[in-house]
Amino acid sequence: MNHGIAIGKVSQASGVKVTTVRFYEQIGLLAAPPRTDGGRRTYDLKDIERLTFIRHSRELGFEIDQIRTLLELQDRPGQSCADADTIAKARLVEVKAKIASLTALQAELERMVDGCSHGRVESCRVIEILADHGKCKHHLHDA
Amino acid sequence: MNHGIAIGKVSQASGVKVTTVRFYEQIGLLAAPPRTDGGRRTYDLKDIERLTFIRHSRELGFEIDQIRTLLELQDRPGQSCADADTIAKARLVEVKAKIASLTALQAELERMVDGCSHGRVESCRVIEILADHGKCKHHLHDA
DNA sequence: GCTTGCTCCTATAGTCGCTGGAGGATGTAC
DNA sequence: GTACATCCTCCAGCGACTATAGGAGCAAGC
Repeated sequence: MNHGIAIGKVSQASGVKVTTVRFYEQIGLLAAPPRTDGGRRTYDLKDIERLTFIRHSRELGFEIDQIRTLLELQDRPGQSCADADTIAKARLVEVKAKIASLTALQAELERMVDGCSHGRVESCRVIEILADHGKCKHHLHDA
Repeated sequence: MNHGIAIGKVSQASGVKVTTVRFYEQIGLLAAPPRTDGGRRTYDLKDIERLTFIRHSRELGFEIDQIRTLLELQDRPGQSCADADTIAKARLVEVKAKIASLTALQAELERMVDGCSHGRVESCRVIEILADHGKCKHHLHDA
């Protein structure tokens, strides 16, 4: 019996799926852990922390490469946190833009749905708006 | 000289990239057009309309399969538009949920960025919040 | 007619961040 | 000892494109 946390426990504790933990190891986001005699991965508490960090970052919409940078920063606490700040700020700008875009989108979808008189397709506002971009007031970016 | 619109022109007119037009043909979203003697695709105005419809639908965040349904509906104008209405309503629900999620995200990112004193990583609010989910007030879903 | 240079063709592989399945080995509880 | 959960590797697939290689077509200028 080896003393180390099995991948399933780590998965449960961190909220990252087992397959995803292995995937993170594969892409070098998480160091390859030691193995049992039988070849099973054994983790420790640090790994759970790291995976929690990754999961939370992913939930905040950071890309893997950005998380890589953030993790490197975390490993070197004496360094300036300017990079972390820059990454977070850039993400904030993205999020604001996306909210604006989705709000415009919401308005257009509401217009479509409200205008639909539940009749035939030939007079359907939904189809009509999709077909004719001229009827669209808002300029939408990637939604 | 054949009379038909070249893929480049269709792309320009519809706002769909040339490679994407070919991709749509490949997945059966757009019918394969006739060709010139030299083997080049020749389109007509209907195709531009269809591609514009597709592009606009994609901008509104509809999935390819949903667009397939919407296009089929458009082709049979006598039919009830209930399906189109259902698809649009479902998308509206998704968009509203996403806006809510992103707004929570925005708040958390602002908290991170505002709290960062631009010092060392060891006292960086950004890193700290990412590391410790307990400091996160909001429960975030997919952002 | 010939060359320049743009547009177009096919086919295939890559992007991102996972997710799922096959087929088998290991560990544990009774 | 045996049933069962968990783990292993490898590889394929998702959605919606995007990019690259290596050509062929075609219009305009000289």
